[in-house]
Amino acid sequence: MNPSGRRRTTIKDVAEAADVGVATASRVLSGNGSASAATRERVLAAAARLDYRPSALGRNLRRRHTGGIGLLLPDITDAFYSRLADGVLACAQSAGEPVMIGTTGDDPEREAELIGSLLEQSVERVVAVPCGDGEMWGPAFRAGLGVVFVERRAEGRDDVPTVVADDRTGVRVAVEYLIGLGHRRIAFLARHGQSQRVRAFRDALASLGMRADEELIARAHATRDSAYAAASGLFQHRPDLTAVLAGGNMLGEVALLAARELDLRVPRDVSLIMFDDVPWAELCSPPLTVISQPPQDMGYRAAELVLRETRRPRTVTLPTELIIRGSCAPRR
Amino acid sequence: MNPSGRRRTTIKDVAEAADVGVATASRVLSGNGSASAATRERVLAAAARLDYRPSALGRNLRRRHTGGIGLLLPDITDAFYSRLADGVLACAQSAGEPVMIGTTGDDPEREAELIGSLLEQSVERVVAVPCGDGEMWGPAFRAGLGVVFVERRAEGRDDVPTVVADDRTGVRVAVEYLIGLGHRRIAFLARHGQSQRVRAFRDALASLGMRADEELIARAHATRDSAYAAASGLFQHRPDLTAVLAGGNMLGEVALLAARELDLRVPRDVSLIMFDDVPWAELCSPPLTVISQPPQDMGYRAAELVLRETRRPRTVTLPTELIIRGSCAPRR
DNA sequence: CGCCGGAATGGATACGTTTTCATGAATCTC
DNA sequence: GAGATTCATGAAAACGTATCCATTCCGGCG
Repeated sequence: MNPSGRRRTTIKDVAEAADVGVATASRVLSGNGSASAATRERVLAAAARLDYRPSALGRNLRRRHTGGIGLLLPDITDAFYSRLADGVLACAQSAGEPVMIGTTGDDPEREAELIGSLLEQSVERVVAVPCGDGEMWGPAFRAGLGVVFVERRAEGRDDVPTVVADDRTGVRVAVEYLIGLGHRRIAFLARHGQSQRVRAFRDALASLGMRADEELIARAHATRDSAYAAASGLFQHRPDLTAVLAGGNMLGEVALLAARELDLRVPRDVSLIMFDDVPWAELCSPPLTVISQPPQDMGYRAAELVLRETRRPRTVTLPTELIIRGSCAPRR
Repeated sequence: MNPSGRRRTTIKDVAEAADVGVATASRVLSGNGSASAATRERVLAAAARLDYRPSALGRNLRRRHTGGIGLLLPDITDAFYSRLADGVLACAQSAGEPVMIGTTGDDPEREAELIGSLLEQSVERVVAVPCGDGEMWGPAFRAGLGVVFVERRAEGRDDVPTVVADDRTGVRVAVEYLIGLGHRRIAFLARHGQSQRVRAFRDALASLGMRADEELIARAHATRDSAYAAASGLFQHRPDLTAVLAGGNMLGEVALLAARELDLRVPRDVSLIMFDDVPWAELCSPPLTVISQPPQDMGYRAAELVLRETRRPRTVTLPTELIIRGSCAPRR
């Protein structure tokens, strides 16, 4: 009667009501093992009648692991990651699996804590955007955790299934586009953890016979403030730059903001390309030219991978696309 | 040796290593009960030496509920909800509590499923943006679940602690502002579940001696497509409207998009105010006048409330603010 | 007819923890 | 100094499930 005092109906109650042993009840309810049609009927009827819901607690303890999947992201506030999360959730929910989420803020320490928490919960499957060096993941692998990385790979963990966008090509196409417009001093505004993109940036320039100016490569932490400072510093220290490639939507946002603050006009004074096609990209002034990645697909595929437990496909690479709008102009 | 084959160290191992009973080990490790300084020392040393991590599985089963908190949102992709989630995560993580997340898409059926899933997991605390009528939550309350609603309340569940923004005042201030600019035919673009705001809209008009034109109130589902259709339909059916109040950032986005598509200029042809101060609001053209709500605070407070388990403060109302930028102009 | 194999079934156990309870020792009170 | 109270301690039970194993039953085959 007491709202919280009523014991929940257990499989034992069902077994009694159906006049069978708990073992039999368990077998028919969990679908394993054999049972005669008649008893199956009785058990199911009893379960329905008593409104029985199996307790994940007992099952988890027995199986010695929690179902569901863990999800580790740098920042749920970032449009890219929130859409990534949406993809993971779509897959997980259609499989009936719960999702435990945590945000690392790109801080290896927080990441380690969250991994510890997942281990404590005996979660057995994780999709994560890794931020630490591969070391943090040692305990996870030793514990037999199934993990899939997404968006980037952890240093020194090449054997882990990973879903990434082909940002290498994305960067190259963008750089070629800017070069084609006559730009020579192109800056790259990166977040920590985007070393892959920075490398691609250098390589793209190199393959066109140019050398990257290291001073034009700015790195920011995961926070908006840090990103703004990096963007603003870039514009102030190097007023000679004519184009900026922003490694993510938040970086593009602050670059636009900083440019405006310094009375630099886009694209007249400086051209801008940013990663991620966000809905507001075509609403802002000017409409932004972007390198689009498919975040929801990435999340969905990663979740699929981790649920299938198939170790086969080591790395899935999804295409990027340069969407040309109005934020780039020929160098004047 | 086998990576996944090593049994994890249990409290029993610790007890043996420290030469005490498991009960004593449990007491010192969980901090309950008393133990002599000497044994406490021994147990802690043994635990550290064996790298012992208590299994949440055993504890959960014993306690008959899972720790952590459940989080139910309509759409993690929406900037407002993702920031809300961020607030919840901030609070939960600082309390060391895991978070299980699910998205309802504002579909009562999905909501019911997710509630069921949470019950199956024996989660005991959930913060949710309710979308169904209060009925869906019956099983949850009967099971003794601690729930806090956020952003809106469920019909017929006034006794549930709730964290909301003072959108009533927000709407009133916005309407007064528009009226002050000379606008008379003001449309409201709402999502399902925003009946509170629609009501506030009617009331605000009424208190100024005007009657709301029901045809100017458009309702959309949670998807972007539905929202776009609603916005576009509004503009096409009622070309006489001169101002639009959008009930959320996604609605504002599609309103801007639809207006542009129909060659309506903002704010020359139509003024626009939208709920939620998103970072791109000042980047777009024109910079958007918005009613800002504090999503992260809302999430944080809700998480706090559900963790404290204090039933006292029934409803927390956080302030809204009208931030005037450039998307409203006097009626011509 | 007797034996064997497979299917159906239920008892018992284990998963890892917390908590209750009983026990014995030590300290306190008058 | 005797009784009462506190304290530290460990054995055992419980949480709800899945599975191992032994038992029973039945039909088929030699």
